[in-house]
Amino acid sequence: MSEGTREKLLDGALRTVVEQGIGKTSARTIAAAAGVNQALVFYHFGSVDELLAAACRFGAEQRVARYRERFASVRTLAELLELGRELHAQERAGGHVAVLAQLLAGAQTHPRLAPATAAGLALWIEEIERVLARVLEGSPVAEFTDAGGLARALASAFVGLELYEGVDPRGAAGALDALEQLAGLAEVLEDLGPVAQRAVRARLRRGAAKRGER
Amino acid sequence: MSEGTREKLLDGALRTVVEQGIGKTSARTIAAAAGVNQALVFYHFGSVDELLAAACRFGAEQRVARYRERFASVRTLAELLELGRELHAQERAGGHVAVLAQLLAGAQTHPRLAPATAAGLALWIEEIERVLARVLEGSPVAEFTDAGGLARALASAFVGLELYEGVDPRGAAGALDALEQLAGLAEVLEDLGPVAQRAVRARLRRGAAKRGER
DNA sequence: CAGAGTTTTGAGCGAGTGCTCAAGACGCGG
DNA sequence: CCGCGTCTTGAGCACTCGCTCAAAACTCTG
Repeated sequence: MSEGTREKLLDGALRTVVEQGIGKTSARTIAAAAGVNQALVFYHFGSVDELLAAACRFGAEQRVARYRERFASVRTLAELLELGRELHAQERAGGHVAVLAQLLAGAQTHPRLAPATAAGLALWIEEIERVLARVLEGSPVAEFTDAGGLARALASAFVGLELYEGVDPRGAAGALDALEQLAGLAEVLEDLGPVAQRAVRARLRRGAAKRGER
Repeated sequence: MSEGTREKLLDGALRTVVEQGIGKTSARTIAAAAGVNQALVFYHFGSVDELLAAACRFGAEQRVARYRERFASVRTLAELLELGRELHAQERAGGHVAVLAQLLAGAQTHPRLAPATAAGLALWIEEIERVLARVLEGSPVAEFTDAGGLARALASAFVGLELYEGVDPRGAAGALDALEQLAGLAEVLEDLGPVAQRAVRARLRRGAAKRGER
């Protein structure tokens, strides 16, 4: 039953990364968390890096699937950020978001991790982009910003916040508050009167043109 | 001339972190970059961690001082983001922003780094907050969002982007574009007519009240 | 039950880590 | 010139790392 050991290792890898950080994640610590011999890491995955890459994919698919319905029910930007805050709180203790932050950090040093990390992050980004496209439909925001870019910005901002919380927990909370407040801005634009709407669009067009010149 | 060696080590530490990543940063690699013996790390700083902490403070003060005038000349949100993009581009090759991203990543694993990293980051946050307060003066945004929290959010988002670029360079560029476009939104609110302004403020007040209930 | 194939094990290699230490090099007042 | 205190050095200790390997332990087929 090779499946059993492989999955134990994948799970052990994710748990180790979250609980001990990427720095203390090694074949031996992963194997200990999985309750198997460390040589099995190399027998089943070839190297620690490949195990981590596989675990990243495994964890990302698992988590995104788990939260898919939640994402589908989001109707406003503020709700999206609130879902983000919930993810942040719930998953902090042993979640995939924290794993991604760790892997993203580790990938800077260990370039072999980069592709798998990017792929795992991309799953989240895709989900966010879908929500953004739906949420911003009809809003002036959608006409002048790229949903894909915005999704990437949101995702990386979230990862940054996750890491920031690691060094200054109180500051991170205030940052999330501010983002939520800011999200209210975009909503404001949606239910302004027609006159104000026209003014907003005209102003945005001017801004876009100015940026286009460069 | 003890100053000479100490500064060589501080500089070597920063260079090593940026060039090799926090993972390959050790007493020996730092000493090699500084061109001195590795034992001097422990003679002058007691431990590698304390050297890194000192280097973080050193680098942050140096860089913030260097960019202070640039920050002072920023007049709009879009200009602030543009300055961010410039920092991002210029400093990527050997800059302190990249150092902060590395240290922030390392601090998750190595808690001893956390205080110094937070302190270094705080210098940037302070600068951003000052700019925000000035830029948003009189705007409806300022009334309903906390400048400190927003500054923290911007700073961590920036760090997140920096890390994201490490695994997906093309995606990060689009994310910055989107943020810049989004910044245009806030500016729009500033030069709307008085009627639209009143509508915006009323809508924001409602949102703030709703959030207050929770 | 025998044998083949797969999976698991513990020991071990070379390299790199943080850190210590005795010994030397250096400058400088007496 | 000596002696003293600061600074620097290379060797070395105990440890962890990724990874390998031969042997043992399983599982399944004939």
